[in-house]
Amino acid sequence: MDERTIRKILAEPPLGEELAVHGWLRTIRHSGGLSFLAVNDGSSPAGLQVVCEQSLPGYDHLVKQLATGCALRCRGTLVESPARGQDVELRASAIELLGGADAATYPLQKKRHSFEFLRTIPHLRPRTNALAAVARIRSCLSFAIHAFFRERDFIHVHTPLITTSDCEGAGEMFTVTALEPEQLGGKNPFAADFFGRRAGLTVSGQLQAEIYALALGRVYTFGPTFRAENSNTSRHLAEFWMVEPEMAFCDLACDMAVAEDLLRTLVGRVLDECGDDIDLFDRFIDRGLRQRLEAVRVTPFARISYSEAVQTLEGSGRSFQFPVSWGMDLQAEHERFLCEEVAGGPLIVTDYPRQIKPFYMRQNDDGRTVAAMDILVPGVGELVGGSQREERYDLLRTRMEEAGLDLDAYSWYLDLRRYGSAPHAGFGLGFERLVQFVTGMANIRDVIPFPRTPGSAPC
RNA sequence: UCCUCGGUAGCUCAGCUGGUAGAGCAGGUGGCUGUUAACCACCCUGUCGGGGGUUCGAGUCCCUCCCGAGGAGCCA
Repeated sequence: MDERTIRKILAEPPLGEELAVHGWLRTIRHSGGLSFLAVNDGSSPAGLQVVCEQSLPGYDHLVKQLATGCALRCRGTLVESPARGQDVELRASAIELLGGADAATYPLQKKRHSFEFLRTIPHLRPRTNALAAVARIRSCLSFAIHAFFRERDFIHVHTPLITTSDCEGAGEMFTVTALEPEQLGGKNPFAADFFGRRAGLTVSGQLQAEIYALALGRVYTFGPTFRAENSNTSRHLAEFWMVEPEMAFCDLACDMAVAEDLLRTLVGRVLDECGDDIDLFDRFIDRGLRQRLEAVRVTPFARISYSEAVQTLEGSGRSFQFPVSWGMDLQAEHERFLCEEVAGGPLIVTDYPRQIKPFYMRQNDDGRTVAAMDILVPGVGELVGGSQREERYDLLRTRMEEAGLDLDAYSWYLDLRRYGSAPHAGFGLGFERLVQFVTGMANIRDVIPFPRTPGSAPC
């Protein structure tokens, strides 16, 4: 692994040097006795042009075998390119075919494919420009998230994937069981199960993150979450990744400030580190993407309370499919109008009616709203949902009773308010929605390597 | 889960009021000493999603099932 990646070679071209490059052939063009290979090794959207002359050892035999998709080792000298289209190219002295790809059956072609088709070949689609760029941006964002929190003294906590406590209002859980299907009948089959009670895959790490926030101050968790909801949209997955900071001694204003800082920092990081990939999305997927991201980087987010939002919608003169009134949840059309037409960019909506929000959100002094906030972004909708948590024992207990929760099962959660309770707040950021926002990709199934949706988990 | 629109060649699609399927790209063969979605010539490609029905005759009309997409709900 001592060879330089193509990304490194293109960034600082070692002109005149002998190089060895590994990669996959994207296209091959013959012109008389010359062959031009576009070789890509995954390190950058740009590939390296490798030029083969007829004098190359084994040229006639070799060129017949080379086709889109084959794996190659190319040796040669890096030279300035005499033709337009690239600055440098590799003048080949030896080409070694490591793994062939039969052109007649290989599903990927030089031309563009629909994302819908690519979803049918999840084992091959990362070899396309767009899916490879998504993978690089995911990786960049993932590292940037850890860097952001680390720089601010947050502790990364690994919350459990298997859990026995549901986070109320967060959708349906996948059951985790060691029982055989035929053992699942009867009144309480899980008493004989691995954990002695019903367990499931986590729908959120929030409640466990709160435990650690009330011990370590600032924590975050970043991992997969699972929802067994039968939702079939371009913004939902059954398995998705979520970033969930939880901060003690932090109120709603602090919560919003951290979330906004995080988003704008991440966008800046991607612009700095994945500029070539962003250009690819800007050109082929979402025109104007780069400009929008540059604006997000430097412009503070607009803010509006739920009550102001309802007034704005009522006074807009628009006719909505769902009429607006105080107390109802904002519909997708309302969020889109507020975010895309009123704010023209990311928008934070705060202080929702308490009856439409979960039990753990902190009640405001007006008695009818809670200290909640959602961040809406154009094209994606809700990217972040967060709140200040109810730290007052009596108020929390009352709300849990109202919600019909089993207080025994959540006694540990109440204990956090009985011993050393402190104001605290947190939020959840949908990682795939962030990748959608940053890449302009229309469908969430194309911003995660292996999308899990109702009826679909192919490999 | 509901609503809407789709499923025709390897891919992207066309196919009219029913008459027996065709373009581009990909692939193959040949040509071209600087190509860039290369180009030029020729050639090949089909259980029209599955099943049932109407009809002399169905890609086209009807029923049904499966799959996909968009939107809604729910949410991140």
